[in-house]
Amino acid sequence: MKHSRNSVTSIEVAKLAGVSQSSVSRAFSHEGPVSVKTRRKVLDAARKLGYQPNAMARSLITRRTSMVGMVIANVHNNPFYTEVLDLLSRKFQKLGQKVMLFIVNRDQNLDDILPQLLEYQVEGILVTAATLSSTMAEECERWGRPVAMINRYVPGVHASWFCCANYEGGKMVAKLLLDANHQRPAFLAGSEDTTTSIDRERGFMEILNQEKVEALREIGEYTYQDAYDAAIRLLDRKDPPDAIFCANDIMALGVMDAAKNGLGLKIPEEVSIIGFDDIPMSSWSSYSLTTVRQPIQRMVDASVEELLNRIENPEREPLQEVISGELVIRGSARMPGGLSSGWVISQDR
Amino acid sequence: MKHSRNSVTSIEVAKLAGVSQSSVSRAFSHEGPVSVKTRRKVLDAARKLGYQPNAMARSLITRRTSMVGMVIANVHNNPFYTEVLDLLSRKFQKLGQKVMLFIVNRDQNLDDILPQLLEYQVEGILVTAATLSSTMAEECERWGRPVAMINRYVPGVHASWFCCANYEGGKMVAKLLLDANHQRPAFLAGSEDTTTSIDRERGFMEILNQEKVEALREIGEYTYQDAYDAAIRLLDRKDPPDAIFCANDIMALGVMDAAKNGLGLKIPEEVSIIGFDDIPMSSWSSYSLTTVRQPIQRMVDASVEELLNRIENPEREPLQEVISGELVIRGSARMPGGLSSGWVISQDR
DNA sequence: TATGTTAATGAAAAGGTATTCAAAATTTTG
DNA sequence: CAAAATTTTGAATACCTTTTCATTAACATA
Repeated sequence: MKHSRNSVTSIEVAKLAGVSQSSVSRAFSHEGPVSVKTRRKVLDAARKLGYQPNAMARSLITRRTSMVGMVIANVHNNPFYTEVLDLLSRKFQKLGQKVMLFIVNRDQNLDDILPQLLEYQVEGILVTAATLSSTMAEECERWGRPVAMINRYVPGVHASWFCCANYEGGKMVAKLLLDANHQRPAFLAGSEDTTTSIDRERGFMEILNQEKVEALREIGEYTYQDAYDAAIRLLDRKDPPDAIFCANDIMALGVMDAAKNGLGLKIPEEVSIIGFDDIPMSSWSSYSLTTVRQPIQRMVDASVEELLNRIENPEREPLQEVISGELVIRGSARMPGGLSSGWVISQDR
Repeated sequence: MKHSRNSVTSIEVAKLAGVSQSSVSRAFSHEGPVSVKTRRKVLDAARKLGYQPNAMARSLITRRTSMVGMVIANVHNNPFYTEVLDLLSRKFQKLGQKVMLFIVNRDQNLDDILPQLLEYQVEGILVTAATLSSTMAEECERWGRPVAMINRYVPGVHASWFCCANYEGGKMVAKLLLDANHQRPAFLAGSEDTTTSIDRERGFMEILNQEKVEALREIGEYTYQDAYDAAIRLLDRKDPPDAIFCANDIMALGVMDAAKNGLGLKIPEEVSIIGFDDIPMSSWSSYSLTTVRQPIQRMVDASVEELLNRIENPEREPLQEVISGELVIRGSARMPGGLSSGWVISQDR
């Protein structure tokens, strides 16, 4: 129709309602001193004109935007981060925050994203599955924009983070495998430069080393296909592993398909497979994957609350927390003989 | 040095650079008439102070925000829409648009979301897998905020949309099943109120009715678990179907698991299963699902380009397009005897 | 009724930028 | 070298709110 854009302003509403522009503002801000009569007049006029306060103008004067930046990687190839994204977004919404979203590649440099976020005056930044350089993080914090990360941390940087107990998770898996008498475990890494993969492997190897057990190793780059290929390489050796611990579930599913359908191996009789995350598909009957469940809801809740908290209280010191996951025993790994040597078998959700 | 919030303004930069505020503005807007000398002075000063133009203030005067609203549902339980979200977000980014994200439930009323989007002056709205009421859509369009939808349409409403050829897809599937001599097909619906499920079913039934073939019917609400349960109900009858066409892939996977692992049926010998979407998991060796691939990249490209186009040219009439999908033949459905009666077998991506 | 208190109101300022317009500086032309 | 044409610059204004402050209306108290 017309190049109208949304040009109706509080002044026009004021004119129609027969009050001052200030009163319009007060009628819309939920706590202003305004009589019920004028409020009604204003709201009526506003509805008639289709008036909506302009958040840009408001933010200019209040210096608040109620916007947070969300930077997330890996969303297209890992259902775990899809769920994180979903929960984060909904939680922010529920708490009245608008979300400005940036989906990046895992290894993408965030140096060109951050200026945009700052330009748009987001009040805080939440980073998941992507890594913020320490200088960048410091930069944000110095400008009063708190940063919270999920499953990433930057040593010595002034920022909040919440990680699953990756190191301890790796240990749990190693103990389970050893208890069940596995002789020749393997670790399938994600991407070499992610702390999640590194920490899980570190815990895993620590226990194995204690028991003087050596482990094979491959890299799967966190994708189904790479994991599938790596599994073929591993299992096709003359001395194949009898257990494979994968840095995440999506790779574990690739490994299971390679073992079962690619090489005709029986799981868990011929090879045990364990993952990390507990994505929905892991509980599907075709897989029934034994895995370490990340405390996703608690990680999301904690990080969002912490971020908003620090936005309201800029002087507060950033919080960091390691939240423990739980082993979910399903059918893809051989169990210790006694059937339970103190292992907690978690229920499916 | 402690900066609290981002309080450095163009005036301070001007002061340090020894120029006027106007020159600072011009130095940052890429096309202003400004000498190289002053531009350098300004940029130097800006870097020293860590200056960043304030997008809120800018949008107030330019009446442009370079922000679009993105409303999406179903992202947590359907990998297809995860991919849509990912592609959309990246495409908008690449074209210099900021994305304000709202994740909603499929059946959620958007009446409380839209005011927020308008308040924040998004220049256009992209809706996927959620349904905008016709009055809401009209409202947006009337205020000069174009709306584009993916896989949704509202009859008679002034908005852009891009849908997969759902109706034709349903027909393709029915033809394939009949050609391969299936006698007793079934349709597993998604949610009753989504046009995608309705149109796919309509096409499917049209062909069956032509051939006087009756079909069983169940509802799976687009989730793996509901589909699993529905499949058990269907296949446990005295007169079970010999083929099940599911309104989307995630349900088809649930049906396959129910048939294979739940009831011990052979796929496709005892029952053929066909899906719709072609999500990554459908090509995994455990499933190898025959399905209709949605032209996701083209739908995303078209809708984003159309939206930005209409933002720049508000007088332009909204475009609507049905983009055809392609049958991807894998192993979950029995094939016609001749092995090819003109069927196009699409390659895996 | 007169006075003191509280609540409601409007005028005006401020927030940080882009843009217009006139003035100044620079370059080109005769 | 003077004049004209062009480019660059700065002052002022507008964008749309929220908020302060002084003023007025409403109400309660003595």
